Amino acid sequence: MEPTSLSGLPSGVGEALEAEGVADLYPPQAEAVGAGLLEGENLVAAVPTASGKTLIAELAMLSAIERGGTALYIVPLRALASEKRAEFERFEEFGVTVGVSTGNYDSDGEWLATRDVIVATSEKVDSLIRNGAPWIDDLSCVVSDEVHLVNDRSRGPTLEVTLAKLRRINEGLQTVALSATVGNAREIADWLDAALVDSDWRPIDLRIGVHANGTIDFDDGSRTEVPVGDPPTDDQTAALVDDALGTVEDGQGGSSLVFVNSRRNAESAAGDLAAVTRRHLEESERAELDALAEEIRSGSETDTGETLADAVESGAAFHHAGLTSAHRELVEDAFRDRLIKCICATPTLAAGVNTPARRVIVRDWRRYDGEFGGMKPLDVLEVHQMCGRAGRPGLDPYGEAVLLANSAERSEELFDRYVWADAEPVRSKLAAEPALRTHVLATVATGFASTRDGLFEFLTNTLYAEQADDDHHLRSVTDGVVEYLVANDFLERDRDGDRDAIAATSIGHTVSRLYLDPMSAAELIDGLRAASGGSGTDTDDATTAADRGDGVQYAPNEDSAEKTQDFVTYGRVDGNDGREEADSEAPDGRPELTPLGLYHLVSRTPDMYELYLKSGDEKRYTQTYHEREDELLGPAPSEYEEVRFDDWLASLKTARLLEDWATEVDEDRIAERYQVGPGDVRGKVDTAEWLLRAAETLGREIGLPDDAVAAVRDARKRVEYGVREELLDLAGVREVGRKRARRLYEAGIESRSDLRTAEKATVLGALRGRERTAETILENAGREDPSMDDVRPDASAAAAATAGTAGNDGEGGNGQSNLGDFR
DNA sequence: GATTCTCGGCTATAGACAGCATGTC
DNA sequence: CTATAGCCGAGAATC
Repeated sequence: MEPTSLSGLPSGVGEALEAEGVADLYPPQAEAVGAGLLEGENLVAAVPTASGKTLIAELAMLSAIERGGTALYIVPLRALASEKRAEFERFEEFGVTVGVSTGNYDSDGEWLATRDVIVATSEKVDSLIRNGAPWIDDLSCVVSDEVHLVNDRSRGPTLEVTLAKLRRINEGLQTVALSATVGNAREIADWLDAALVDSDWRPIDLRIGVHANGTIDFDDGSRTEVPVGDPPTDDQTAALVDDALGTVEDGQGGSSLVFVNSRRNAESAAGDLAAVTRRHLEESERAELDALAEEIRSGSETDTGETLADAVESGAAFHHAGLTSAHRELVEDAFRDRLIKCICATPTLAAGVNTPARRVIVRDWRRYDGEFGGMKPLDVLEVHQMCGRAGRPGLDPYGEAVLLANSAERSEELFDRYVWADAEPVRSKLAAEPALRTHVLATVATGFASTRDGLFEFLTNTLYAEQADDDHHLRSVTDGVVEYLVANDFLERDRDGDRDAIAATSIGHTVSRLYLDPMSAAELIDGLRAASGGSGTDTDDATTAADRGDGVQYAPNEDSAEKTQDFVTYGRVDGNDGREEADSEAPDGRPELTPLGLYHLVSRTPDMYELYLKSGDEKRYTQTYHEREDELLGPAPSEYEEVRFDDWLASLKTARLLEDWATEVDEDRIAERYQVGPGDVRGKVDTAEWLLRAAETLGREIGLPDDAVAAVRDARKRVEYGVREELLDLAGVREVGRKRARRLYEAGIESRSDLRTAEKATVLGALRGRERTAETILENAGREDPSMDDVRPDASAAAAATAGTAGNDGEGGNGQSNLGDFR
């Protein structure tokens, strides 16, 4: 089937596709068209990665637009949103406009309502529905990419519920779901009332094999000898990477992607493989790689950045979530440009943006899982996704994916477990409590249900209902969740005879719109109330606490993997305990609201990803806890309740990280002190900022005194800018961050108004003589005459600025570190 | 005597969405 | 917690 023969597309699109090289539709694409894709029919396409899924989506969206409609494309990751936007923008010449909406990025500030195609993450779509975005009920086509992720424990339910809501709001909505090949694609199609295209077809062949004893055995029966040699090719991975680079004759070498199971392994393997890739570099590449390494080093002066730069110089790299997003992008781009020959990655890369490789090596097939209690084999689906990254379109005749085995027996096991095996079926995880907590509240708050029965009726639109034999489990968990939400004043229930009405309270609406987990909101509200005991919300508080006292019990959850949530306190503990803090009360009788206290509060909500307690941390933070107990909000768990107390300490560790950031400790110091990557620091800071903003809104809503709300705002701003209190004003000026603010301050410029009146020489000196920067900053501060012409930097200001920022580690020096060298 | 090998003990363990209002060195 | 691999240092084996 030729693209030009398709009807229902904007004119010229068929020809344009042909010009791109789409001579014939791939078989699955043709099948999709046959199933009515261009006439608005629902479709589930379960096909391998890189076999033309995107074109299926594009055809559906373009035909919908041609009929005068608009389309929504749902992606699982923010990084994929921008990738898809770039792809779709090639249709702009046919008048198709594209917009992106994710948490950290909204398209051009233009109204999304005017766009023909909107790309968004599932959470963002959910949030847009909750906040009543005007265009959300005016869609004619929705595409859900990677729909098999409804299987994901934490984020799957959101996708599932969001699709159900979109389909309910939009009459006649065309639903197109793209999935990896899974065991039960039929079931997903039934759920979405869709035709099914289920195919293993690939445009580029993929051979999957296992390497053992110097030989790769492939699934098609072929064998390739890849002997393990002398250093640096003295282990399986190195030999395979070396082999891929050596055997491809296109002069560019075959790149490899190595999947490992931990960040540390990724980093150490990249270091080892650097010795291999180095041997295959050409002179010109070395120079480019040096430049790239330099760029990496300049981006973030951390250990991680340094290690990465070292590997990159030799043409290897690692990739994991501890990298800053800038570093990640540099690595991905250089790999696509074939400059970097080998990436060692954690599974971030398998699910992320498109990074095809000649050879994929799945080195580790087990990963530590705390809930499982040990090393758990990866899902078949996950391994298949990794393998699917093999084969670069237009470059490779076929892709190779190789699993590593250390013996013939292990090799056989891997063949059975992964090579011959079908992917697991996708199972809805909606009945898990944390998911229902959030979605029951949102469903009621957004008006999808106003009675208990209505709630269950809505839930029958989900995959869960499609899959469940009976809905008893879902009903009992839902009832428990409703009780929890009522006990925390997020929902109101009005039972009168046959009526069983449920409505969201005002605070419930707020929580839903803020996109908070209700449990986080409850934790925040309790913490804030504990710190402002005298406020007029006391009676309310007492009632709720009493309700809780009766014991809101949950039906035991059959899902054993719910474990992590089990020990989290449900709701609040008696509000009075929080006010019994002995010696920490402000003169008016309530505990002080310090930044640390607030950071700890947001860190212990389920919306904040936990930091591990490493060896020695337990001791360290128990001490910190005793020293600063007064600042923490609400009652601490007893030290004898080990699990909950450890959680409390882990939150305290996170809080200390945030406090360090807000007292201008350097990023690399923090990364080292808490043994996290620079990307993790940014992540924590971002999340804290978000939660503190939510806390501010909630605080106002529950009638917190103004000074308390102000304290929350200050703590939030200090995290946002990463500065001490005295720099808040300066850091609010555009182009002035934590570093520049401190330099200016040390040079005697302490506020925005100082910037307007200060000697220009002083400003310039503090900013290291950068005229353009200084001019921009003065302008942003509202100065009349920002020009720096003929101004000479003041040397003493420069000296003061440098003295104030040098070697800031938050504590005094590091005199200890040399003792070990003594011997 | 210096280098390599081996073994036992210790340690650490993947990922990343959202709000809101504009901008790092 | 139902585990395991990497790393490090100490002592043994080897040159």
